[in-house]
Amino acid sequence: MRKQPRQKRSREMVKALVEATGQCIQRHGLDDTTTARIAEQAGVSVGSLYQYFGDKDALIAALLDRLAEDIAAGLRRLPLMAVTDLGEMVHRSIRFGFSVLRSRDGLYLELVRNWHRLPTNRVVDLLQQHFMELSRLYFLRHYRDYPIENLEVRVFIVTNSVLFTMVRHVSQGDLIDEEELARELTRMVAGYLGQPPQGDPP
Amino acid sequence: MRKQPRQKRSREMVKALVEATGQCIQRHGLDDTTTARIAEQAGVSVGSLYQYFGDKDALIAALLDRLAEDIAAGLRRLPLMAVTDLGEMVHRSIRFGFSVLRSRDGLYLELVRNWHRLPTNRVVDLLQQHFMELSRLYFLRHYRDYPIENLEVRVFIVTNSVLFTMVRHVSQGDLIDEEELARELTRMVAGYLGQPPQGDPP
DNA sequence: CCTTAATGCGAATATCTATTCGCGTTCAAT
DNA sequence: ATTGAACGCGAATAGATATTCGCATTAAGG
Repeated sequence: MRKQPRQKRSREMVKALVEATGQCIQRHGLDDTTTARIAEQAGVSVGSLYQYFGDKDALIAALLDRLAEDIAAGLRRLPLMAVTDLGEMVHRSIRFGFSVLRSRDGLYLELVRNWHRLPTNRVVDLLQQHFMELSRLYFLRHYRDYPIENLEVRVFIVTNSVLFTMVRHVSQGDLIDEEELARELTRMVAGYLGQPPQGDPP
Repeated sequence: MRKQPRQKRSREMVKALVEATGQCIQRHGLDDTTTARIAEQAGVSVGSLYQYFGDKDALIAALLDRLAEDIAAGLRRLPLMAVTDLGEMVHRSIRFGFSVLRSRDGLYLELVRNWHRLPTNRVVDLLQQHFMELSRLYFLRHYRDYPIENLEVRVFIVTNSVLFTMVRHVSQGDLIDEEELARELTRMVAGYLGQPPQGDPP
């Protein structure tokens, strides 16, 4: 941030600008999100925008930071460790994922689509680490006999598989019933995560 | 295509332009692929470009058509139906996928990353239909007892999971060993596709 | 060879967009 | 109330890019 907003009105402007950035991306897509539109949507002038954000990217980065916090809060609110069934745990996570993707009128959808040209590392790491920790605890509790040593690879695979399959599905018309998709994704993921490390089951 | 190239030289120019488009996307990324650069790379002028392509998008569409043919040819060359083991079949498909993603110095990688703003439907349908047909035949042959009725959903899930997990992996530094990733992806996919439709195994 | 249509050219054009800057306004501390 | 700093503004700037168009060059048929 180029300058710290010292007065109340300017702090509100900063918040409005970040919010407006989200609105623009959601309504017009990332490509047609211009500084002019953002300023207009926020009800301020382009000049003011540059008072607190070094450039457009900084604004988008601020938006992503804010959304990352929202997601972190949402994840904390999910009481997944109380669940004892692996399938149930996965299914709830997937339903949470769908609800996030559908929220904010498709803002998240557009952001994930454009992940490769946005500073999404923080958000990605957040998800990765959350599910990593969750699985670690789960397997410590339920599979003490054969510890899963390649958990990181499994979590990487599972996270990306679910996320992008969901995005692809929501991006299309609903050619597939969402309930069924969630169920089948759960089957795949739970089946895979429940598999013993290398050869045959104990 | 705006006009049909009638003479030999102009037909070569059309080919060179499509090829140059691929080069530019691969070297500079889709965002920095300009008509000027494409023309320069092809060794012709911008004006000539518009003689045969209505606009930039038409040029990119032509590139995608050409690559779709290449992929179709590659798939036809894979003798997958000769394989009797599901895991082996999946593993070979995944290795083929990695080889395509790595070919042409990352051109495919950049195209898949930007799938949502490119006319990728033809290519996506191609892959989808190929693996759909492959699985249909495989399951007709091996699982005649419990036919899998939701094959389309499964193929959708599996195709997207593998494709985008691969893209995410190649986009990062190689934080994960590619051999291991291919092996684990295979485990997940083969395990899932081998599962009986709803409840318990027969 | 000569004509005519096809081909090729690239400077010029029309837009669009991020970013700046000088000026007027508002705030807050004294 | 005064004053200096913070704030807010939006026209102007600089740079980029897709697309066009009038003119030059080349090929092919007669």
